[in-house]
Amino acid sequence: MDKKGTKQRILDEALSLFAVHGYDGVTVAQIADAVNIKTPSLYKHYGSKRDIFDAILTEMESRYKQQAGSLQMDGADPEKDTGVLLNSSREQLIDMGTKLFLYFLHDDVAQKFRRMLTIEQYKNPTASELYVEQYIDSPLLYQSSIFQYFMEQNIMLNLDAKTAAMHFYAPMFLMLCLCDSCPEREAEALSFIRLHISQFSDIYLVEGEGEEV
Amino acid sequence: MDKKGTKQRILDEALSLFAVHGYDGVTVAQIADAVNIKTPSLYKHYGSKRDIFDAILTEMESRYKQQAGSLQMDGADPEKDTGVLLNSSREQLIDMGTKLFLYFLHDDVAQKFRRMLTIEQYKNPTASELYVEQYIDSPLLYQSSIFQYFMEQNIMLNLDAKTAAMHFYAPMFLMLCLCDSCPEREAEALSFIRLHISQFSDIYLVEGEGEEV
DNA sequence: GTCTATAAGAAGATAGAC
DNA sequence: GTCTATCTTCTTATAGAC
Repeated sequence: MDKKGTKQRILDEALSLFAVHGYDGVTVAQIADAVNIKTPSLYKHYGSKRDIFDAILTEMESRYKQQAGSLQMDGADPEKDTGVLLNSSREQLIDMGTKLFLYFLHDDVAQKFRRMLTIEQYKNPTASELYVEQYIDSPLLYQSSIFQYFMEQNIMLNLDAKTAAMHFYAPMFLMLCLCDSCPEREAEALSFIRLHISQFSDIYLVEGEGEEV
Repeated sequence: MDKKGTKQRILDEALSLFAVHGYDGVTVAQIADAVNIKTPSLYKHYGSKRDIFDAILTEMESRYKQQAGSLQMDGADPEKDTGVLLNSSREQLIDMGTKLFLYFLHDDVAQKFRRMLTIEQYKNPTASELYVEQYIDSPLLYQSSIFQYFMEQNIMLNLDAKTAAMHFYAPMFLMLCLCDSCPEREAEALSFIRLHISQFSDIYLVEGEGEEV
């Protein structure tokens, strides 16, 4: 049951606490409590409270880079990702967007980390960098590459791809902020997301697009 | 120079500090320092640290409700506001959006308050309510009403108004989050906003719209 | 209303036994 | 690696002089 190792459990529980109360709002004793050890024991695993925070940043950053290539955006190889969508239509765009949104929303660790970065960004330059990269720049770059490709393939109207990416992603970001603040409004947010992607498709997709290529 | 009154200056300086470090990251002594008084003097004006925080919430909430009717969205009387835009065209939509964005971004107190709410929202129900209302629900409702009206007047394509509102507002919100985290990227954000509104107009505005009504 | 002095408790961190 | 005990400093808040 506790086979995860105390050192990792400290990071997990600390993240859970930081994600709500922020770094300054959490005491070392609270973290230790959550792990079911006493405060001094915790110092056998990490040299200081700040070390725990830094370890979370480091762990989450490498986790992000790992998964960037899979489900997620990294702006590295958009054409590979678009391949999956090549024989796609409006329905699949809706599916892609919804899945992206739900991943962002429901991955427990990802959500906690996003909340923590949200809280810490203004006082911590590293948190700010990670926040902007992971939740703004990368998604826009990724979507932009996909849409650029769609436009070249005449699947989408030939407009500015980065702006289209913003039109596609920004509403998801907004609804994500809503859900992070009001989890009870998730159903409502999801329904807006579906409406959004549907209307986005109506607007941006070339009529009669099909299975070309 | 200090004719603002110590009581108000305490609120101002406290907000400046809370907006970066959060409630738990600021000490009463830091607030007192910023006001150039000693800690015990501060307690002659407010009974506790929490009282200062609550006073900020109360003050900003009433300030918000005041100005809601003027430049800003409140969802109360959209038709009155749209009146200003009635003889408007694409250029004026760009102007309206840019001004809205710049107001949000450059009002010093508004920005600090937004940052503070961003930090405090996950642990403080009141902060969460204010955050969601002021930066998500109200803007969407307001824009939605305007666009509903535009659609009825055949100025805009007859699509879902609330989704259109999301397409219009969400990119502003996203760029606002970017600027709050990275103020040095403001010029970039503003240029995206202009591109966004321009492309939004291309998409949503009925061609040859004019001065009807 | 502002100050000096100080109380009372919390918080980060260490010592050393087991 | 975990514990009890403890140290030191920080933090909120109060007492009381001016």
